[in-house]
Amino acid sequence: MTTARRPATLDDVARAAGVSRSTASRVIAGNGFASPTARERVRTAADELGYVPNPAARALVHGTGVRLLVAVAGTDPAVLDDSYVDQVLGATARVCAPHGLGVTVDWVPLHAPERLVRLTDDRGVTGLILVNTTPALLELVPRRLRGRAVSIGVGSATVPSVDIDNGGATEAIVRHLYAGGRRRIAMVTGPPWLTCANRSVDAYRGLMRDAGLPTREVVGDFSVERGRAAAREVLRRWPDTDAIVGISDATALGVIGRLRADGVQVPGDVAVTGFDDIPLAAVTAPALTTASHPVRQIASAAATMVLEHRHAPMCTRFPSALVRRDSA
Amino acid sequence: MTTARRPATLDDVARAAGVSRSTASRVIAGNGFASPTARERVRTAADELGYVPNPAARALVHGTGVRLLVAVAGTDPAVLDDSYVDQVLGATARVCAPHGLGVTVDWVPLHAPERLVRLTDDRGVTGLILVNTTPALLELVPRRLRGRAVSIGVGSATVPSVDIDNGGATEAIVRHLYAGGRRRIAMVTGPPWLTCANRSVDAYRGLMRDAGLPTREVVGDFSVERGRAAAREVLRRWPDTDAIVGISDATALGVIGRLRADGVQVPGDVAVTGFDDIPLAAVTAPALTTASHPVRQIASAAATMVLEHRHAPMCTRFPSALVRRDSA
DNA sequence: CACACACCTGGGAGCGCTACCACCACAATC
DNA sequence: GATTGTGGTGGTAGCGCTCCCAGGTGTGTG
Repeated sequence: MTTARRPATLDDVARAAGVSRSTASRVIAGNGFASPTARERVRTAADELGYVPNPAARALVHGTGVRLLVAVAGTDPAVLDDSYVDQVLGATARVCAPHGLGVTVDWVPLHAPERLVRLTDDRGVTGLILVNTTPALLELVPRRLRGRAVSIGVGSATVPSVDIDNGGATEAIVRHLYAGGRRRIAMVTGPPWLTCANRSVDAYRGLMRDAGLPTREVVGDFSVERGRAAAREVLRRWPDTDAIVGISDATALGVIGRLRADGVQVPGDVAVTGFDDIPLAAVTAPALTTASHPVRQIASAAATMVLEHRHAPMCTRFPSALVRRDSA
Repeated sequence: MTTARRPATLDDVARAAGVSRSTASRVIAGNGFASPTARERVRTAADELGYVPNPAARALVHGTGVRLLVAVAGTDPAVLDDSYVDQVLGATARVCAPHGLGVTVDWVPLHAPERLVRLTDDRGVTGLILVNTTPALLELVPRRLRGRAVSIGVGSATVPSVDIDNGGATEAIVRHLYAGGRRRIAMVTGPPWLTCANRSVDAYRGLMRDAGLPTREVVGDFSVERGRAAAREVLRRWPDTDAIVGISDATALGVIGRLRADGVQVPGDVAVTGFDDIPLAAVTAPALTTASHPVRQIASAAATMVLEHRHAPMCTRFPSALVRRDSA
């Protein structure tokens, strides 16, 4: 069976079934009329020949593309070397696989968002998933892809979004810290341009203001390294800090690493929280208190929305739960 | 410029440049004759119109596909929810992006490898990257894709492979443990069917035999959870164990988590090593002694080999270095 | 001046598929 | 018997592209 055959075309199937290509096409596509007899014969012929429609031909005639683009905004191409992006890509690819659609990733420079236009000019791109978006970027989504673009994180009037409630999740974390008696709470934030990370920062600020407490912020990114550096800076500027809210688990782990190296007890002296609930969060020492972040689910939902070409609702929020462990 | 235009076709470019479609095609493709004048005019016309070739049309006429398939073997579809697979996918997608090629992932059941044939019957698949392969699976790579298939891990006579020297890396780890005075060394292995994980196990066995020491093996997978369970089993069966070699960093972290929960000192009582050198390995407590595993580089190399359609050399090995930290 | 041999160009077929249209049977209606 | 369907069918155009081939222009040789 696995001979050096050339893959069967629709013509082959039609010939084998003794019908015209049109009829075969109708049966395979499942639309239009076809007698039960014809249907049956085409089906078996297709089965025997191991017929699989050529997606390129289909895409060509339909005028649709052949892959989804995952566009990641950031200051440099290194954003693509990121487990978050990897997860989004993985989940997207899984959703696309049964449809014979491929996936590509590319980077959109923060300082040159118009590159998105170049990327989407490609007729091969039939859908768009935006990651780490800024409002400016959303404006650049070409009309052709309206309704076939979904943003993970912040959305706009024309581009629907799917995410968790970052603000709410961060509030839960800060409240937990407060309930544990912490008052001098610092935060290691995300990159300032990242709208959805800012929702966390806003939540932190709001809660602190409501409690009449001053904020203590250090800018980070989502990396372990920045977490380490940020911890040092926090301690230098506010030595009496008793809690640090990390924008991600990696950040928190970096913070904890630094703190322990400096002989600071976690959570004894300083409580530390993460965000994401990565698998490792449960086995680190101390185990991380964090907020769950179902990245795969989010990305799957986004990809499904793109494929099904349905944009309502404009804003989908997945639940995020506070995961209490030992670090705070 | 970002009007509701229909993307430019080659005909549009040709018309704008005042040449025939054939000439325009030759200029764009960069093969065949074309006068400098024609070349220039087509180039500027294409630029102005923002012309991007339609990959579906190209694929159709070339008879090539439109995406790479990353096929992951495993006992269940959950293998796709794995950071290793995600990284392979991410790196592959990055390599493919400039070529207008998409990427798909799919799962090949260990108990039904023939599903690979179904997956590769799709004319859209123009290249294949195999992950977690078994020799049986490699036999099923269709002739059409010979020379366009690369295995990450173990290869065969017809399918080239790229990986690190698992055996050598594991030897370095075990030697390090031995040099540190450890003699009762246990190993948490990978799934037994996974050939490249077995290379590590073989290295461990070989070294232990040479040293006249008995082996202590517990079967794991690459997960944190199995690491925890395996640690408990090791301690139950061989309470005097003084070192545990994990098949992955996640495994090692699971082991350490369990050990600490039982009040066992790491590395005081039991030394633990990982494998992969994930970013977090440096900030865990204790920081993980492990072997580096440049997954992204490996996957990039594999993808490049597929795209360039060059199979020699049949076996590419990336270097892996022992990373000495605190856990062993 | 004929000839070869460059270099350059446009016409046209066709990749595999879908969608439109024309057509044919056969029934039901007037 | 002429009309209007209705379920079923095949012919064919064309999606955007590449490549082959026939037919140009020039320049250099016999």
